[in-house]
Amino acid sequence: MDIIFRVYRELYSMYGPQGWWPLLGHGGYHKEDYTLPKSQDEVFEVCLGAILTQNTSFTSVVQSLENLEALGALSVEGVKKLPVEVLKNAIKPSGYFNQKARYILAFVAFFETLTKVPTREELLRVLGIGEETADSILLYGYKQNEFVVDSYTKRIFFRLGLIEERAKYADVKHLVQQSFQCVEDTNKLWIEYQEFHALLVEHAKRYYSKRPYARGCPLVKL
DNA sequence: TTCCAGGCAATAC
DNA sequence: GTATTGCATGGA
Repeated sequence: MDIIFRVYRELYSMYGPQGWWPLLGHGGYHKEDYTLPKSQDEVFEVCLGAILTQNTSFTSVVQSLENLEALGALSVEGVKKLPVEVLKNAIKPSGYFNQKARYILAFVAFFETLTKVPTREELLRVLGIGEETADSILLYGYKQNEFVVDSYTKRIFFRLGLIEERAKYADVKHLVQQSFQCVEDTNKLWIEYQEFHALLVEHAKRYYSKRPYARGCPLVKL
């Protein structure tokens, strides 16, 4: 069997379903409930979180989202009503608040124009949305079959000898997606991609956060 | 105190 | 095209 798919199966057996993307209104994670996000506001919350978590831990993002919720700004209309300084102050816990405020306002303007699921290309044209953020929005907000590659993914794959150290985003993404061609139901491939990405993050937090990386990592034996 | 966190845009070569 | 730099707070 494909080595990357074996890594997925191994991680799933180790940690089980992860229940990403966390949503405030559902107590955070929601294991094995793949119906979420349901409302447009919940989709919007995923998008906000995807922007706020750039190079930032999600625990900090939760603080920002809670601040926004308290301001009634966990929606497009809510964010638009906020003075920019109030918005910046609310998202301060997530860092880079000047940039991220601009990104959020740019995204709000884009989100308002949507009449369907956005394409990846459309998302990438929005200020502040790069490849990972675009794929996070598509995978977790819109249930599209787009695997998310992050720094943890690259770090683990590199340590396991599966990619080059400076492998490009698109190359890693395609490598994973090719490895998942064995999945029968391609209509629900996004569920596997959601779990795999979340599992990689969980695993990286345990074994790949402190140097030397991979110390005690049980995947090395694969 | 230092290091790191679920990146991105602008700029420099 | 690839490499570097600024962005900023909070927790370990």
